[in-house]
Amino acid sequence: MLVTITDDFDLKKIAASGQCFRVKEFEDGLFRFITGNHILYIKKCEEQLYEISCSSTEWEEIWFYYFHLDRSYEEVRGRIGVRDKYLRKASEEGRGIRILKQDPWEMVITFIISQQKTIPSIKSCVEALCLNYGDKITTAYEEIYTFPTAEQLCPATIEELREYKLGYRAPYISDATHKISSSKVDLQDLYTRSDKKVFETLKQISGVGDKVSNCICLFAYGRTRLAPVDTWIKKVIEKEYKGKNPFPRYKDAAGIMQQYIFYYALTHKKELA
DNA sequence: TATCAGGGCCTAG
DNA sequence: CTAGGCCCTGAT
Repeated sequence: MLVTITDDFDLKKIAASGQCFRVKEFEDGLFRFITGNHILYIKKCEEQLYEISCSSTEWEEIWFYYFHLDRSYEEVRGRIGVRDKYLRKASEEGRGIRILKQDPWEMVITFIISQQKTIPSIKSCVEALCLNYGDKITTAYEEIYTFPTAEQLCPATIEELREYKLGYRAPYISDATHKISSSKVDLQDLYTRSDKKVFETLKQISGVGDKVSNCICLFAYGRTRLAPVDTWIKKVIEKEYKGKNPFPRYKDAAGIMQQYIFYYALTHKKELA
């Protein structure tokens, strides 16, 4: 079926924005997204018109929120001050990026893996976990494995996890798996808690520090007041903002601004050297 | 071949 | 509070 999307929306940029590691691009601009056991194939037909593989109900109940379409990013871009030239440029190039509302459990594991890894390396680790512990689903286009649930990952020993190139993160993943499957850390409960509560609770998991916790808050719980500072953002803050973090002033749009800059930094690595 | 850094975190001092 | 160490990969 077809859906109309009038706000900023660019599948290629979303896929390359470094927040989702399982999106796949096929020929002819067809993209596949997966969250939990829901899979979406989506393709742009013409301006603001997209062909999607799911029902209108699934679109309205899941994917609409997944893509954060209940918020106007055009309005967000309009808030950028004229003096903030770097962000203006970044937001122009990054126009179309969305902050995805992904599964919290999946984000916990994924961003624990992300530390001290490159994006391609993160992707291959995540795929390895899916292939070995997830469920196989066959669609019209491919065979694909779901991200394993905490219960599916529980039996994996630390030694076993290390076989998937997880290195020193293996015990972190084990800790996260057990704390979450035993509800010592209740991910569901966090949906209704304050930003600070979510941020602090997630840090109870070993291997989750400020940066990883911020990423989970932003990419799973949609806490756009939070702007993760990673090595790239750090470089930009030093070089372009004289060491002063530019995000807090954007309040509930800080996380979106951060993502424009992250994307811009990634695609202009040379200029940061 | 050797070195370096990657969407950091933890521990020791 | 800061300095090192850490598993492993891909880039140079």
